[in-house]
Amino acid sequence: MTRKLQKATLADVAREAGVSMMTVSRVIHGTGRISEDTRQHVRQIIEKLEYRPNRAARTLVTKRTNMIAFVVPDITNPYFTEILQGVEEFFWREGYNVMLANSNENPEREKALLDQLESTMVDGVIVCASRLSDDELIPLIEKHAAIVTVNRNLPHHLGSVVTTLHPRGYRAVLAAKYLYETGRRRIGYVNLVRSISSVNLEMFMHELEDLNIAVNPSWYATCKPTWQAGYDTGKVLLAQHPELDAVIAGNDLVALGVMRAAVEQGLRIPQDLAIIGGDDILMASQVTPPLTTFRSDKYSIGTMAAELLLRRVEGDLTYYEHHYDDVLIIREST
Amino acid sequence: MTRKLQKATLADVAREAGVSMMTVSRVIHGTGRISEDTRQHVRQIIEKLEYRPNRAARTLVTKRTNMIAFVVPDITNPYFTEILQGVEEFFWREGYNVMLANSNENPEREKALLDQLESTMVDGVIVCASRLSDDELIPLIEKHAAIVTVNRNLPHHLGSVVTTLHPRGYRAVLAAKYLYETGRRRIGYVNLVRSISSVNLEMFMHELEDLNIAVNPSWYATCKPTWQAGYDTGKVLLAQHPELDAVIAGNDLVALGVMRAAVEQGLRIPQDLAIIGGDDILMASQVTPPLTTFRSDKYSIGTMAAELLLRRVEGDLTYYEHHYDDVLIIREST
DNA sequence: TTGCAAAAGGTTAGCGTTAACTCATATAAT
DNA sequence: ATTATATGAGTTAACGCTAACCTTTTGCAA
Repeated sequence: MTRKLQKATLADVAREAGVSMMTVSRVIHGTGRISEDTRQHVRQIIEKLEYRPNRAARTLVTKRTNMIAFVVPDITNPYFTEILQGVEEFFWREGYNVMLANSNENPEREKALLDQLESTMVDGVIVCASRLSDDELIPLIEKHAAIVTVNRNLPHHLGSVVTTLHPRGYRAVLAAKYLYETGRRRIGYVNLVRSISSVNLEMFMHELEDLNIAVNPSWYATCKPTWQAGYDTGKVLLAQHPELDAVIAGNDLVALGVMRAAVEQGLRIPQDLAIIGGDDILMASQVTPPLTTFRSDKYSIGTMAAELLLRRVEGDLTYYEHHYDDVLIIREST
Repeated sequence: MTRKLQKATLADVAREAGVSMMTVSRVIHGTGRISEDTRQHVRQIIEKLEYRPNRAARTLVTKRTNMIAFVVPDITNPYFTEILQGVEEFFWREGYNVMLANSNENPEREKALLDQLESTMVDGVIVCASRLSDDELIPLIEKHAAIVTVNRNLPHHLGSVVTTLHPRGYRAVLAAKYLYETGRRRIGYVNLVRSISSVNLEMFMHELEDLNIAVNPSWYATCKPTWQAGYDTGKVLLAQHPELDAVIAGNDLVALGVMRAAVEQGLRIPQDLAIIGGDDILMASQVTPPLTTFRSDKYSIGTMAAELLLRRVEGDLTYYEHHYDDVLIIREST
């Protein structure tokens, strides 16, 4: 059994089958008028030669790659992975492949990625939790034919959007409200770094004042959305502010890092410190005590984003907006 | 500011710059002899027209896509994600993009994926923890120019390999030995489904007999490598065999599922039941009690696999083998 | 018998690049 | 002054496929 070095081309199949290339092409696509006999015969030759269409050639003429890109800040974050799974599943069924573009929480890299992707490589892009400011992001995506963003608003003509039901950043306010109702009075907040984090924080303080909840800027910190960052930030925050009786974190990974830091400092959870996370990753329900957090059906977020992208890829440039429900799931960490 | 509908091509740049297409091509690749003046001028025009090379056209003539595929059974499993991160990082630096092929633990889908990938789409493929038997896998990868497998042996001429230092399946024996030494006498084993799982199990029993450790086939189960499967399997196994005083799981996700099931049945860990996992995912160290497991530096596994693949992509078809160290990390679950 | 349409398939051209070759000019060596 | 050589380009022909148009054959109503 020798290894096939040269792949068969359409021309090879056509020659072997004694028909024109177009006939073979038509058989492959199931288009045009072909007699049943010819069809069968061509199919046999395709099998025999193990012909596989050359994607690049096809792309060159059709301008379609059947590939979409998923741009994400951190592929090890389970939140994004589950979304990705939804996206992958959806597009697999539709005959598309998914290219992964991991910016590794690095805005410069995200830019480079988005810029590269322009090279006729993908039919569309899903941008997940972009770390870029509008001023940076917009010029980069203007050139793409089809865009959908997750957790990020966009000028309507640029692409469709999947976001939370609650306005971005408002979840922390809900969390604070709940904590206040359960008797907590000094509430810390570990926000996630992103372009709009300062806006987030201001709104947070403003709303808390309206609710008559104690506000103290030094109780609030900002960190990267990783477990390690949450742990480091929690350590400092809790050491400097032993008066805190609750902490809200931007996402679960950070919340769990803070929880670890708290435990190491001898705090009992929830007796001494209540903790709330943000996206209900698997780990949140598995730690002791289980983490109170906001529900998010990540797989659905993925399929919704994929569906919206497919519409744009197929030429429907209407703006659509999907919202996913993110209610508070109360567990034993509060 | 109107949106550019037509992308600029090499021909456009050439015309605008008043040179031939080859000159532009040479400037882009930094090859051939070009005067500094021309180079600068062409660069300016490229900027001005926002020219980006068309990948498909380039691929058609060079036969290189600058894209590699990462085939993985479950993208939500943190074990694979961290490997993927290593792969992505490495190839990003080398100017390659990574295509994600998620088989979702479905062998048929893995086959389809591998078959599809043949269409001149990728320069190489990393196959991670394949769920296919050798008979299925080998014909599928024979056609690819460059292959590297992770946790899977391969005929040497087909591709390079990254595996554990301990022969596959032998870890469970090590775990059993350790458990025996710490006083456990009735050791359960939840193996992972894969093509070689029965071989695994037989070896396990054989080795245990040699060590004079009690063997009982009904203490051993097999399940999918997910938390849920581990939980379900653990529930049944522990209910039917309350005599068990230890369980070894194929990976951490399963171990944590079993742990949950055990806790729900009122077992104290490690007093009533010791548990050992398999790949040291983040969650393993975060649950209570922290899970005893085998170390695996997943990021390095990724970069090693990537490095080996790059060699093959670049034409060095020597067989290389990388082993990663997987020592037992003893935590409080045992 | 003519006419005409549907069926079945062929021809031509071009998608945007690059490899391989060719050609003109300037400079250096004889 | 003449030949060699390097420099700085340009030309031509693919790469493998498909869109758009064109041709032939056959069946059948008028």
